[in-house]
Amino acid sequence: MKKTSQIEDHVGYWLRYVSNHVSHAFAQRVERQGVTVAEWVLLRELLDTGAVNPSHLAAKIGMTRGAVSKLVERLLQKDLVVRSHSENDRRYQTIDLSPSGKQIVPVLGRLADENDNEFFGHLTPDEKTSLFNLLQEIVRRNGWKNLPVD
Amino acid sequence: MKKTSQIEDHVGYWLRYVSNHVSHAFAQRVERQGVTVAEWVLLRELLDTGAVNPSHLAAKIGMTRGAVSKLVERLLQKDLVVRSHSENDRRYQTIDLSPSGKQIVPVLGRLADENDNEFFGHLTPDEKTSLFNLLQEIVRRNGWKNLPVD
DNA sequence: CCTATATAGTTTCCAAGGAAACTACGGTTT
DNA sequence: AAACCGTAGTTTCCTTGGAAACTATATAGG
Repeated sequence: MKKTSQIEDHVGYWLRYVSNHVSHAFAQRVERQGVTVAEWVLLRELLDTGAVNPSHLAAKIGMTRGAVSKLVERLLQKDLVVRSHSENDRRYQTIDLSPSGKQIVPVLGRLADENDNEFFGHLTPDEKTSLFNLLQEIVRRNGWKNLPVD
Repeated sequence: MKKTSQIEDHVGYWLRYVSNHVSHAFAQRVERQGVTVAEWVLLRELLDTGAVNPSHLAAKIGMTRGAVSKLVERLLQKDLVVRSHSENDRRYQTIDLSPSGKQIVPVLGRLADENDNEFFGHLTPDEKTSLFNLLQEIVRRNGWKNLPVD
């Protein structure tokens, strides 16, 4: 009869612990810009893709369509994105950055850089690379997402 | 003028991504036992400490007192913990595992082991150790918690 | 002794996101 | 053409947890 393992014996525990703290710190940084972490992720995605459907966004950022629907609604309120409805097929719509959205993304990007640097800046390039690879390998193994081709 | 960095350039992004998925998978495992991830963390802590105050638990598991208050209420409903009120100082109370609580913790512990193994079992011992150290070093640097002495 | 202060725990209010039902629309089958 | 199916997006309901106000109690200071 083995002893019940400690919480701290699990990698998942530490991952969640650190991730929660780092995200929370980032949330506080972007809060001053009136934006949440999820909103930042969506806005950043739009910068790359340009106008896309909510469904695409949902798949890409790993949220349900329902959640994205609400997220988009909030961003519309804040005038950070704009919505276009398709003429031919009225089921479709696309979301894109508004002018204010385009302005704020680089600002948020710098905050993200700062945050990452605060918590991971002390890692050597090698350590950082290993960590990236290790995490991305887990994502790949589990088929959670189409990883960027880089 | 530097280009706005990619989301995927940030360690924090991958950490959160993997952590969310791993926690979600674990949530599904323990769901069959009628328990949530936060409940597991609290129950596991009680196994080590025995009867303690909610405040201690809050500090230890990194939640607010309010959240722990509600968590404890749920666990009382499920008969997994018991509450004792202090005689001398009526502000205090302690929470401890109930008999059913004591029974379920090892079961949950095995589920946690399985989950960790599913996602991190492919890592070599060295990789795993580095990851542990790296994560714990971040916790230490930021003074988020009194790390176990091991 | 009585007031002020600190502390433990609870409660209220709120925001976020998942699940699943629902709406709307277009295409396919017969 | 009518019924059916699949897909996009929305909505409803629910759970969770934080923030901060609140309650009850104990201790310290005047």
